Amino acid sequence: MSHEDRTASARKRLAEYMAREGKRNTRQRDGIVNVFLDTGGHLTLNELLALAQKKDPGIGFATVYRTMKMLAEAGVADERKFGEGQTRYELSELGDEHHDHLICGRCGRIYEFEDEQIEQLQEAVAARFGIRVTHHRHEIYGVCIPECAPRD
Amino acid sequence: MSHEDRTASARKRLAEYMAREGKRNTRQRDGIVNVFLDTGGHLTLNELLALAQKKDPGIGFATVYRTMKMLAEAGVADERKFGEGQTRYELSELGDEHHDHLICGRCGRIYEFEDEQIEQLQEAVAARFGIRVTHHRHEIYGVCIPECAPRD
DNA sequence: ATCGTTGCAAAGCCTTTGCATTCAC
DNA sequence: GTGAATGCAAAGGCTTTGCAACGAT
Repeated sequence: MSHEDRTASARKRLAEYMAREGKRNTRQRDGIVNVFLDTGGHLTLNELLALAQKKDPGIGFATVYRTMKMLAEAGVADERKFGEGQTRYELSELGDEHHDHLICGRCGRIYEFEDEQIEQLQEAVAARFGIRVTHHRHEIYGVCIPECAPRD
Repeated sequence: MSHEDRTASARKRLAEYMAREGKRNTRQRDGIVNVFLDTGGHLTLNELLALAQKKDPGIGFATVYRTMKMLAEAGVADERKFGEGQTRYELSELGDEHHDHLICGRCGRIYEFEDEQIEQLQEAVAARFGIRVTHHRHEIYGVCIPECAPRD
């Protein structure tokens, strides 16, 4: 599924949610949603704020905060914590899509991966413990060899 | 490796570290270390504080904080963040040991698992992306079937 | 006109640190 | 006695919220 398809789908879902909940369209929300959908991934609130302010300097932190909470509530954004203490937001997974992350500790780049075999093995592990899986988090930390560790 | 072996090994490593670094033995440290080694796992600073204060009411939060930082520095404790905003401490993995976690969202129990196949698949994923792995985090969230979801 | 939204500033939480006092060696 | 350790309270980060002013419908 292309990025355009995903954002179109996200916009649709968001519009439905907002209509259903009586949420209003505002200049600030539009700006924040556009920034989020354009970049689409792994940004912190402050990063989103900085980008949104480039186009609309009047936007405040609390609005970004509340807008992203609304997107999460609408099922359009997912909150992720990678263990640096800040929450990052990424485009929500749709339907049965799912991915996990590879993170370069040197440059901070975040890559996404999917691995069906790992997913299945996880289920098997949980079954051994008698646990019904709701969700999981799998992050692989390392160093980008070509960019960040060319001569290590 | 039994829990007794692991704590004995941890005490030895800690003693060496403290001797090397000129750290002093105090009543408070002893109490905190004992609490940590006895329970051995996944406690927050406030939980450790509460347990330590049962035996020694004079202990303060900052001492627990600094003691656990020292244990981490000594390689005896690992800091883990499970995404609820608090840091938890567990007995450090020794040598090539490694485990990940299953977490019950209902009762909060934390189980440990090891799966060599998953480890290998992770390496393969990272190799596809050209990343040299330093460490990873793999948490499976769910519900304990026997205890927490007997009739769901 | 109504009620949701915004922006600021204040409050919460958890973590970290400065400092005077206390204690291990 | 000297320098490390303690405990308190204050300061830092990030997140969350109260509230008066504003704006969408």
